[in-house]
Amino acid sequence: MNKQIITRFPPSPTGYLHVGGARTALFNWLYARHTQGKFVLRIEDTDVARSTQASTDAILEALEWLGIDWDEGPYFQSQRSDIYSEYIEKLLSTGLAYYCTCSRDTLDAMRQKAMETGGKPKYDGTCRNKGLSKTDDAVVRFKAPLTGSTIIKDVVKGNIVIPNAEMDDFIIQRSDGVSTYNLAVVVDDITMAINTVIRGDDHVNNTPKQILLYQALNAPLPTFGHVPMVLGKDRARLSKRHGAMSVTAYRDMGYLPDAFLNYLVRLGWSYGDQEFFTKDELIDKFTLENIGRSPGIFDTDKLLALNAEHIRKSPPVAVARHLIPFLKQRDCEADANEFTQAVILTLSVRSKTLAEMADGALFYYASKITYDAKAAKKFLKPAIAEPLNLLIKALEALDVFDEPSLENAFKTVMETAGMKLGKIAQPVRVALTGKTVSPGIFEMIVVLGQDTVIERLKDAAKFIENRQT
RNA sequence: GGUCCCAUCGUCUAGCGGUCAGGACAUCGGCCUCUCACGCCGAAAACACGGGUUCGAUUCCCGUUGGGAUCACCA
Repeated sequence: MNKQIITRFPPSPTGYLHVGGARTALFNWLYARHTQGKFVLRIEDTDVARSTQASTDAILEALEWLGIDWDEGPYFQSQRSDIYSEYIEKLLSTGLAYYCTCSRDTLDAMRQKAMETGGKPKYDGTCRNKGLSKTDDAVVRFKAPLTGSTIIKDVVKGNIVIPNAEMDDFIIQRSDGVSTYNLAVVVDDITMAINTVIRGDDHVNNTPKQILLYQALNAPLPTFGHVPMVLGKDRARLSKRHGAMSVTAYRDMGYLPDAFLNYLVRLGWSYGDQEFFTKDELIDKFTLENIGRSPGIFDTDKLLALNAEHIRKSPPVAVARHLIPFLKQRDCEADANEFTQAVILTLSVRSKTLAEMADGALFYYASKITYDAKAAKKFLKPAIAEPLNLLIKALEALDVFDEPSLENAFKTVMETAGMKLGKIAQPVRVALTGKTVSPGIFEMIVVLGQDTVIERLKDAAKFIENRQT
């Protein structure tokens, strides 16, 4: 009988949720959902000095936007110190850990010297066998094996062998009594029954330390999977100078969460040739076996293209929900009603972001159209006045206001005026939207409705008249 | 510097000994067309290098080179 998969995402609240973190969160979440397991959220705030509530809030907000939900937590490491102490005590009593009273200065000097002589900057084990007892400024160190090697059975990278000589007696409890990262993580993962640990490549080097801790604590090892880093355009680790790092920045730029997720997962994971995935498809198809081993470069062009595709393929209701804030931001009060959905339908094929879509949607909601100066000059000319009046009459006469009847009306006007559609469409477009670029003329007219269209056409006619005199 | 990881078009990737090395984004042509898009058709574009193993290597092994990560009382 198979055990239920339990994964986790343990951000440290020292900043917003960034792209790389979002990806490991996503991998863990997808794997848990795919296997109908559990996904645990844990806030690693043992670094009291750098952890903030604001960061925690920002991270939760970002996860919520992405639609990554958790089954347990959030747990806070800062509230679990008793548990850590208990385990440290256990290690101390079995002789697998010891107190160390070496000062920071002597440690620094030691490292300095080691670097200069080309040696490894490791702790030299001064206090290892002194049998010291607790003092005010003592730290607790783990007694690591001096020889042999530790093997990480990594599901994405295969077996990784690290010589134990590479590791020193690392600190598991600071002099202020707070336990360090490696200890806290292991104790948490043991006590939370985490059996699958998927995390960034940058953790490979302390995984053997954690394995040693698991062994010392007599606990079963979880499955490890280290996913490669996300790099910037210059192949350096993604950082602020590569542009936006924060997940919510992408929300604010008008990306759909599902598009962002889709992009993120494809950066380091593949399913044959498939590029486009809905969230449900991802849950259905995500497995650890298909995670790639090489680091990937974050490519905003591809993200943008994928966003456009998601906008195109998502049902208008879903898009509406995310679009509304962008309209509000532009002083346009709109609801996710049928009208807005119809608006979205005309815009989705030509919008790469929600911001772009909002810009393009404003004319639908405007009470009065202001013409782009160049557009008006070029298209709202006296020569078009007559055809425009003919069109107004034709549209007023319509009982049914749908695309076929509109096309008929236009056709009649075109024949009477002896003009091609191209000649009349642009002036009408400017009259209705104020711009030269917009959705298709007929679909747009239908959405706008008979009254509004006629009103705007009459306004345009007036505009032309005034211009003549 | 030590240790560890990685290496297919510019980018994300498929490939799991025999393929005209496939797809997507971006780029460049063309078609469609009421603008802009979408869509469609086409072009250009890659196995880092050197040794092995093998009848045969993009694929397996070793080395070189290049890139990345990490070496804290940070996580």
